[in-house]
Amino acid sequence: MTTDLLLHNSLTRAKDRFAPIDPGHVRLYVCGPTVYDLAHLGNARPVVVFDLLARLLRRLFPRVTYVRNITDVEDKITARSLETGEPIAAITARTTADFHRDMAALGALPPDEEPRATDSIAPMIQLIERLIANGHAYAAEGHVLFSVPSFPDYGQLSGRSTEEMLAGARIEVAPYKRDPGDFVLWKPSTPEQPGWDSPWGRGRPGWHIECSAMSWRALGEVFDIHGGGHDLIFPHHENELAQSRCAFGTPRMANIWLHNGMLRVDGEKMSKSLGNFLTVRDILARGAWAGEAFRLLLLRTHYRADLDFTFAGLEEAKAELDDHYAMLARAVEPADGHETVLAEMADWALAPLLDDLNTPLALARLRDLRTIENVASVGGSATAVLHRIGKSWPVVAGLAAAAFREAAGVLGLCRSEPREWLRGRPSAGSATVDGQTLTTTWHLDTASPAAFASEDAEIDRAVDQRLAARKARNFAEADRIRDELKAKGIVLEDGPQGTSWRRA
RNA sequence: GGUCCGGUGGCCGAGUGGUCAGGCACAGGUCUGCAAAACCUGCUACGGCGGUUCAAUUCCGCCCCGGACCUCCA
Repeated sequence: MTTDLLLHNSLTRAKDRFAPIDPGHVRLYVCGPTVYDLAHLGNARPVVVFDLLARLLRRLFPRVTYVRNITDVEDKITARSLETGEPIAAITARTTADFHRDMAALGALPPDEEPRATDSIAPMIQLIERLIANGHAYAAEGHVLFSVPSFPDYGQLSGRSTEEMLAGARIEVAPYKRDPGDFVLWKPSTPEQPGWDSPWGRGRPGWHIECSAMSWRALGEVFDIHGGGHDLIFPHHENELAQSRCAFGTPRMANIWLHNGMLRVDGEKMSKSLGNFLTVRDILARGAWAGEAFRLLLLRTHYRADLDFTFAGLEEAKAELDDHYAMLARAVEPADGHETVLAEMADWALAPLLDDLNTPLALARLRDLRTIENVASVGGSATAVLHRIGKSWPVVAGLAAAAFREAAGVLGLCRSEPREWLRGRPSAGSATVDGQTLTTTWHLDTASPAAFASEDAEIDRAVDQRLAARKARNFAEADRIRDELKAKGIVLEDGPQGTSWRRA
């Protein structure tokens, strides 16, 4: 597969060819969550999008380091603690664990490193000291501020001039700021607020400095890709970039800046006041299938476009997965001798990802592979699809399915055992990354395996009885059994190899 | 108000200066004891008005509509 990857760079506002600084080692940083509450749907989008990017990069390059931070010091966390009485450390530990569970349920592999802000105070202080020494920051009344006028490129990423920003600013300018645009690197803490000793007294970091410090420690002064939600471009990423470049005197902080689009719910921005605020848990509660279905739903829209979440869309994604898994459940291992065309098929399906992660087109190609496999294993004609896509691939049982499996793996989809999925039990998936096997689980709660086993046995018995009735041409009885199962949500499919069943 | 991004068939959603996206839904058909599944066929869209061009959904301008950001926000 070619490594010619194009990515839309927010910095240049164009699709740039991705050229790693070190072709042997790609370095990626993504802004992670502030851990004070359960992850909402919007939090999940960058996690899934950049999980896909990391998987793709791992396919293209020998080594990838993917860093995603945990913000565990922030005034929202403090406020929550004061409100509920739960200690800050307990809130952040619990919320971090919840976040990990939820993201695993979406099939997102853990990042290679997950630094925490509270473990990175020392490098933050180092950075701030460098900025002061460089003349890019100054201390005032217990605060340390970044001097925006000291950095001529300020505003480059978000595409706005300092005057524009101030014209629209809705906030009062603090008296200790030399310039209204200056932002806080360090601020003093009251006794009830979390704080650390520093050259400027007991205090805590500003919002942006943590990412400059953590990306520096994990990836170096300049790295390849920096990602996050579109809403982070200003001020967060603009300020991060300013801090890092001024601290190190580099022309770039990251070469490529990627930003995912926002998520709406039923056409409106998610907000607690509108009552349309949905957590990932709310989605996962719909069923064992919901985690993977939500992942697919996210990938069905290009990452840079805004996405309007609906439960109807989630159901549609579930139906698509059912069809994929049904195909995989039928598939046999392909005969030897088709390795070249198998690789060609998988690369063809994945090729759209190289064009700025065009997941909708890649998913359409996956469906075409599915059609080819269905023709090979069930019957019908693949002439139309092969003609449309301009290929003359052999229609051999198991071949397109194997290519599908490989390509879907890069998208992080269809990792469950197909028969288990169809019977309502998505199984744990695993992936090998840098020689390490990482496990992802699609579902939050595992129903008792024993209960499933006994119910399955009961269904199998009913299916056998119906088969016997059919053999005796007692179709009334056969149909009665089928209807009875259907009422329980069990769908039967008669095939040449016998009857299979699935949970609808 | 400033900056930016979008408006594609009933719905979702890619893409392109000139024969095709794709999916869902819907309607026919093949297969099947009947179903289901699978496959085939149909459904021929690009917000409005101008402009450039032999040719525009695709490029340019204006307008309308929606959304994001403007120091809490993925």
